Amino acid sequence: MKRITIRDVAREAGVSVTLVSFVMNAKRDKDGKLDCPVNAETAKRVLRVAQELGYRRNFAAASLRSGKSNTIAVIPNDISNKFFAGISRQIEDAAHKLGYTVFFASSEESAEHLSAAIDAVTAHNVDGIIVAPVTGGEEALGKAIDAKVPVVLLDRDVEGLQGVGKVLLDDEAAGRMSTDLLLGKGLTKVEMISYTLGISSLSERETGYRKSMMDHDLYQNARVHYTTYGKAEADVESIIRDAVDRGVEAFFLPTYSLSATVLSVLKKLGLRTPDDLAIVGFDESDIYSLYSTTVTHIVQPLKELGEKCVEVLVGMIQGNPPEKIVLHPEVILGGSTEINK
Amino acid sequence: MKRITIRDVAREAGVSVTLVSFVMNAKRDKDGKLDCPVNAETAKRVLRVAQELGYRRNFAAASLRSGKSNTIAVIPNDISNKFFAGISRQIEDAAHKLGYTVFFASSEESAEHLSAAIDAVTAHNVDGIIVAPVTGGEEALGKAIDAKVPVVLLDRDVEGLQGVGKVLLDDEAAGRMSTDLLLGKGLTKVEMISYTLGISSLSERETGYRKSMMDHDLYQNARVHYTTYGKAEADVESIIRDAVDRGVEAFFLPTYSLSATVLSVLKKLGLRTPDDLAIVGFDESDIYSLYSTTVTHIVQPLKELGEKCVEVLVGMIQGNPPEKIVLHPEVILGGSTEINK
DNA sequence: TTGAAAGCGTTACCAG
DNA sequence: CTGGTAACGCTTTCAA
Repeated sequence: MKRITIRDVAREAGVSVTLVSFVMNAKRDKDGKLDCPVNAETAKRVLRVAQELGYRRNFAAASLRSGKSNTIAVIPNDISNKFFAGISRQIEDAAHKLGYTVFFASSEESAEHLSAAIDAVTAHNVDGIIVAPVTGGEEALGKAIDAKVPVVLLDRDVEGLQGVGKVLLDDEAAGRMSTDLLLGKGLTKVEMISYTLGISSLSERETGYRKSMMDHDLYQNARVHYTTYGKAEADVESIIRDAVDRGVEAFFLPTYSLSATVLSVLKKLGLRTPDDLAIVGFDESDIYSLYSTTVTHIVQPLKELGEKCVEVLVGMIQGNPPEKIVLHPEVILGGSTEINK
Repeated sequence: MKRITIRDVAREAGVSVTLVSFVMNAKRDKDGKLDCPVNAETAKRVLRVAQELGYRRNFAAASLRSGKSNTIAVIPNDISNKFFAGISRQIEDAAHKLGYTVFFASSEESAEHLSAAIDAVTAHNVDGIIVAPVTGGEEALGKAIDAKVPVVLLDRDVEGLQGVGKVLLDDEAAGRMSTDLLLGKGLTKVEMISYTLGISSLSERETGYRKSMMDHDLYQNARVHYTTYGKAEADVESIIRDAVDRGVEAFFLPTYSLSATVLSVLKKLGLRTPDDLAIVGFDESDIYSLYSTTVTHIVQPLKELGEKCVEVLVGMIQGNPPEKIVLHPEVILGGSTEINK
């Protein structure tokens, strides 16, 4: 059974290939085919024949000829991360509505992987790329930009990178909101644990934390502990032990993995939240509602984030200048900050 | 800056396009280029020129001409599901090693989405598809099979579907192991909650449960409660309330989402595990270690599952007959089954 | 409203 | 080992 081509349809319908091409590309608007300068009757016949023959368009050919593929690539730093799993779906939905197919590839938090992924997707002629950059990924991004493939940065900014769209969370506000909440409860000794990842989102969340402390005249109490992805479990344990000894009252945890690690350590040490330590976590997870005390956390507007990404990217594909969009976080209250002082 | 083609490289290197094509497709084996019947010197020069000019292959053209795309599609039923997030990465790793790029699309647990996803990926000339089928997705799968695109079923079997590869968990063993474990602790009133999804994996886990009960001469106590994805929270609550009244001692939960729902209900009702109800959950999650009592659960061998999928699929692409592979689950012990009776 | 014909960048085939 | 040349299936002028 050989593949049905546009030619077979044309022959069978008694028209030229041009007509078939027109019909197949026509967008249905309201009810009839608008886009296409084809007699309605003819169009209908072509459509019927195509259907009967089981015609399916060969994208490779279309892409080769037109230079467009109607495909966009999404490169999250880690596809098994809950935040990206959620946003991927939003992106997919939004992209489909605009007639784009989505390609996923993971950079697994490494510049090398990101580079390989970008090579792969540009070779496949994607029309645009949505990427959550990793530390040291500037060069890889540069390749895409040089190749004139529109790029939108998601979640993490790369300072000074020109010509790319950006869809980010107002990370400073997230840090500020979290800290304000804790300080508003009358606490004064609030600290933070973060990663040494060199990523804009983390440093801005830290800025928010610091500014809030400053605004409350508590900057002398401000303290940020750093760890790395691999050593978090051990580091966090000693940080918490020490903090409790020093009378620290609360921690702001600017990522999901840090939040999970802290909860795990609290459990291991037999500490309770908020009595021993109040907590504000980040991103969504089942654990926030299932932990012995529910956990207050900051959530990102996944749907909006995903929609905006696609919107900005498609805009760029159509020749608009890159946009920068900043969205606002929301706080979900839980028991871990229920304090009466 | 126009795109560099194979022709530009050929001209610049003073050779024919054929030679360039050979060199670009040659696979490095050990150290030199084996595959390719080209003078080593010439090959080196071509490679250098290609590099200098910044040549990147146009996959659309290659795919059009050769009918192959070196691309495989993965269609999980839900990409934001932890099991699939994990396995996606394994698949990607394994596929890259064999020179394939991976495409993701989500069917979101709906036959319609699956159908659309299959249309999209076959139109993009993927060489093969790995799919976790949804209920009612047989027709959509049929389309791929008719189009002669190799298909591997992951996680869920579709009975009677011919000509597809299968990589599955020994679900009956999973059900049996869980139940054996509980009965081995001296419990006799063990029940199960499942979905009415009509999916092979669930019904086999149920079979395992039933057989175990039977083997222990406790079949009169066997009871399976059914709910649906959307109504789970409410249903589970009344199931548990009733069960506790009836003196049920344990539940086997054959999916992650049911496990999470049960934990949430236990928390809400102020019940404790294993004192009030022993629990065996499914798949991996942070919540199993963070819940007030750690939870015993069944895990699937993600790495093996992913590797086998790719292996079977690539085999089929190369013309081998479809294989069926069944892998074994493992049980991770937690506090939720620590019973002394 | 329709059709003929010219490529898009590769690979495959056949000769040297 | 090397090189010409014809496809692959489609979109896109251009002309009718």
